[in-house]
Amino acid sequence: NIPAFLSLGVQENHPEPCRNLMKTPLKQAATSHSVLTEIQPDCQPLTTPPKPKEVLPADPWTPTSNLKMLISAASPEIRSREQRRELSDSSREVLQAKHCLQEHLSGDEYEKSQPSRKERSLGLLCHKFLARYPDYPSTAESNYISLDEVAEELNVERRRIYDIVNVLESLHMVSRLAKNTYTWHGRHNLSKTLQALKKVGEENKYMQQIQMIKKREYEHEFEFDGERNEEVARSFGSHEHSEMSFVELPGMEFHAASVNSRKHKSLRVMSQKFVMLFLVSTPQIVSLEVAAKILIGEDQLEDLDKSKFKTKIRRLYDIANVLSSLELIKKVHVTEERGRKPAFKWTGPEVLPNIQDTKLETTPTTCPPPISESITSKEQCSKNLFPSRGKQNFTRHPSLIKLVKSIENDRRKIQSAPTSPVKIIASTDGNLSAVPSKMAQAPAIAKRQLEGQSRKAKEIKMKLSRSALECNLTSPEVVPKPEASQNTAPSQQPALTQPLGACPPSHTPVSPVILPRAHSGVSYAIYLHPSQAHTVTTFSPSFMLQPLPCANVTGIKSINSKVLNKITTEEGDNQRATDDPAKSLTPKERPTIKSETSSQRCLKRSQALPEDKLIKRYRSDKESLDTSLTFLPSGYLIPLTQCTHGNKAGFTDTEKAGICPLQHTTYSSPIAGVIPVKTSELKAVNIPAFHITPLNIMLSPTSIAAAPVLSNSCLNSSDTSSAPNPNSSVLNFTLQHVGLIPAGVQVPANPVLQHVPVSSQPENVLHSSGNMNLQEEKVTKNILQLLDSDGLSGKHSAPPVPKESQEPQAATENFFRTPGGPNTVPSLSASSDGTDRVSQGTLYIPQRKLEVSED
DNA sequence: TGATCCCGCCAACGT
DNA sequence: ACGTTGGCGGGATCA
Repeated sequence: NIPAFLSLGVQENHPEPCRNLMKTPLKQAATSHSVLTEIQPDCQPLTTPPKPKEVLPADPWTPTSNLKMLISAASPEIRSREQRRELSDSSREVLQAKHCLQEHLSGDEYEKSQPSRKERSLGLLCHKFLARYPDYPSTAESNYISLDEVAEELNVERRRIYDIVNVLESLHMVSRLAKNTYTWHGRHNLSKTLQALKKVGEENKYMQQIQMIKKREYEHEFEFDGERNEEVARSFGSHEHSEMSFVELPGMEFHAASVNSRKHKSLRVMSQKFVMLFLVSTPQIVSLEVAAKILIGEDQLEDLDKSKFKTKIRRLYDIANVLSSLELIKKVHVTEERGRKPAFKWTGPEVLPNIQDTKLETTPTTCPPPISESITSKEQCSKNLFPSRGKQNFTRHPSLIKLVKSIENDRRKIQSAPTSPVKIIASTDGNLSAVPSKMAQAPAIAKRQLEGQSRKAKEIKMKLSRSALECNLTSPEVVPKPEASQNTAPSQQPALTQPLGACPPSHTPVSPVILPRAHSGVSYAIYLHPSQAHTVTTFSPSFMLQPLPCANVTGIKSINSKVLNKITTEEGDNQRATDDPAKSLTPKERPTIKSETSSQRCLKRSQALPEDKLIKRYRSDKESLDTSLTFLPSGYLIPLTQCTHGNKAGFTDTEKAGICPLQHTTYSSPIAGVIPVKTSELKAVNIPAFHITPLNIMLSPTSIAAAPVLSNSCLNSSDTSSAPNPNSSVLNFTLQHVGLIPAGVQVPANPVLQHVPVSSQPENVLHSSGNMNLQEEKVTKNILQLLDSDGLSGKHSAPPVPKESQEPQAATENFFRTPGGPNTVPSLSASSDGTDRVSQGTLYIPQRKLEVSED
C-alpha cells in the first residue's frame, strides 16, 4: 500500500550511502556505530543522530513504523527471533534495536569502551553489514561493496568481512566483482539459489546421510552396533558424491582460479552444504553435531577426528551467525534424552521446486494466458542482477545487454580485479538476466507490467542461455492441461514419460508439470520423465513433502515406535506470523496480498510458514487437548504451486518467501501432486502429504502414515525407460489416499530409512482430527497389512479428500512412475531390487522425544 | 564447564 | 615482493 511513495521517500533518505560506495564520505560519519545508531534512532542516542541511511530503498516502512517496531521489539518478551521474519525488510533493524534494547535493559551501561565480546560478534557485525544494503536492491542503485570501506566503517578487520561475504557469496547474495570489491545482489537470487541448493542436497542424499548419522548415533548409544554401523557407513561412503564443490548459479560462477582452488573446502561450500541440510531435512532443524559430521564425513566417514570436528563446529558457528543474521535460520536446542544439543532451525523461505522455471517463461506461447502473465519469483530474482552501479542513469534494455557487459568489463579492468567478475556472464544467463532497469524508478505496478512486457525478450535470451544451465536447475514446464486426466490405466505407461498421456512429451528434466485446468481451475501436476538423466531431480521439491520422520531432527533413538516425537518450540513471541498472514511478507508485498481471498491467505500461510504456524497451532491443540504426544493424523495440503495463475500481485510474495503464491487455490496432495482441491474445500480436506524420495515415499510428518514404498528398482532403476507397473500396492495406496483405507504405514525400502516415519511434526497439521487413538490403531493395522501384503503403503488421510474418484488413481500412477532418472539412483542399492523391500526388515525406529527450544 | 566464537597468524594466490 | 583471501585453531568469553 505504501509502496511507491514510501519507497520513494526512503530512497531519498539515504541515497548517498547506496550510491557512491566506492568513495563515500559516509565513512567517517557512519563509522563504527553507524549501524546501531541508525537502526535505533529511538532507542537512544548512544551515538549520533540517527541516520535514515540504512533504510532500504525497498523498505516501505516509515520511520514511524520503525519506531513501533522498535518499541514492540523492546518488549522483553519478544526475543530475538522471528520477528524478523515478518518484518523481513526491517527485520534487521528491529533485531538490532532489540539487541540494543536488550543490552540496555540488561546492563545499564550498554556502552563500554571496549565492546563486549558479544558486541563484536560476527552476528552483530553481519547485521550491520546487511543493514547497509537493501534486500532487494534496485538495478538503479550502485551495489558495490568495497571491502575496505565496509571494514573501515564497521570498524573491523577485513578478515571478518570475508567471513560474512563468503557466506553471502554462497547464497549468491553478493558476488565478487573485483579485487576487494563485491557486488551486492541482495535476495534477488535467493530463492533460486535455495532451489539449486536443495536440489543438490537431494542429489547428495543428504537426507539419508542425516538419517544415517542419527541412526548410527542411536546404535552407538545402545551398543547395537557393530557391523551394522560399518555397513551403513560403507554404503554411505560408497555412493559418495564426489566431493561436491561450490554450487553456482548459472551466470554467477566463480572464475577466479584462486577461488576455485579452495573451492572445495571454503567457507562458502560449507555454508552451502549447511543450508542444504536444512532444505532437505524435514523438520528443518539441523544440529551442529550432525551438520559437522556430515560435512566432515563427506570425505572421511569414520574418523571423527576430534580437532577436526571442533574446527568444523567453529566454522559452522561462523556460518550460522551469518545465516541467522539473514534470518534464514535461528538457533534452537534440541533436547533429547541425551541432553541439549545446539541446533538451528530453518526460518527462511520454503523452498519449492522451481515450478515455473525458465522454461515456463521461455514458452509463453504454450502457456495459457494466466500463466504467461504471471511473474515468477525467478523472474523477480533475475531482476537486478544487473545492477548498474555508478551508471544508474543508463537505461538498460535487453538489447543493450552487451553494451552493459562491455561496460562491466571496463569497470573490471579499472578495478584490476584479480579475477574477472562474472557478473556479466550472469546477464547472459536467462535466469539471471536482468530486466531493463528502466523501470527502476517507476511505481511498482507499472514496473511489473513493463517487466511482463519485456519478458519476452528476456525469455528469448534465457532460452539461449538456458542450455548452459540445464544441468543445474530443473525447469518445470507448464503445459496446457488436457482436461480431465484420463488416467491411463494403471497398466503401465511405456516410458515413464507422460503418464497421463495428456502431457506433451517433454524432455524436461523431471519435474512436475503443471497443467492448468481452465475449467475447474484445478491444476494437476504431472511428473514428466526427464530426458536428461543428468538433470537429476527426480521429483520436484515441492512435492517433496518432507516427511522425514522426526528422526531427522535428532537422533533416532528410542525403539519404541509408540513414542512420538514431541517437538516443542518455544516461540511464545513469534506468533505474529500466525496472526497476520501479511506479516510474513514484506511490507512491500503486502499490498498484493490484499487481493487474495481469505482462504487463499490461509493456504498461503500454511504454506509459507508451515512450521511456526503449525507448531503454534499444534501447541494450542495440545493445550486444549492436553495431549502431550499429539500426533495429528491430518496431513497438510500442499499447494500445487502454480504461480502461473496468479495475478501479478501475488508474485511479490514469491519473491521474498521464495514461495510461489498459490493463486488460485489449487491445492493438490503432495502425494501424486494430482489431487486437486479447491480452496473452498480446504477446510474439509485432509490430504496426506508424502515425501517422495528416490528411495522411498513417506507420508507427511503429520500424518501417521504409511508410505508406500516403491521398490528401488522402480524408482531408481537406472533404466529410465522401464517403469514398473503399479501394482496392487498402488491400488492400496490409492484407496488409502482416497480415504477408503485408513492411515497407512510406511514400509521403507531404504535401508537407511528403515523405520516407520511416524511423524509427529505438529507443524504441518492443518486440522487436527481429534482422534488420535483411532488413527494409531489404524496405522498399526495398516502396517501389519502392508507388511504382509507387499510393502505397499498407504497413507491416511483423515477426512477423505473430496476429489474426483479417478483422479487419485491417475495421480498415484504418475506418482509412482515419476521418479525415474538415473541420477535418482539411490545410493543404497542394497534394496534396490525392490524384492526385499518389505522383507528387508523394517526397523522401526521410534523417535525419541525431541524438544526443540529456542535458546 | 561446555558452548560460543573472536582473533589474528600465516599460507595460498594474484598481480 | 606485496596485497588479497581465507583456512585454521588457540584461547577468551559467555552462560
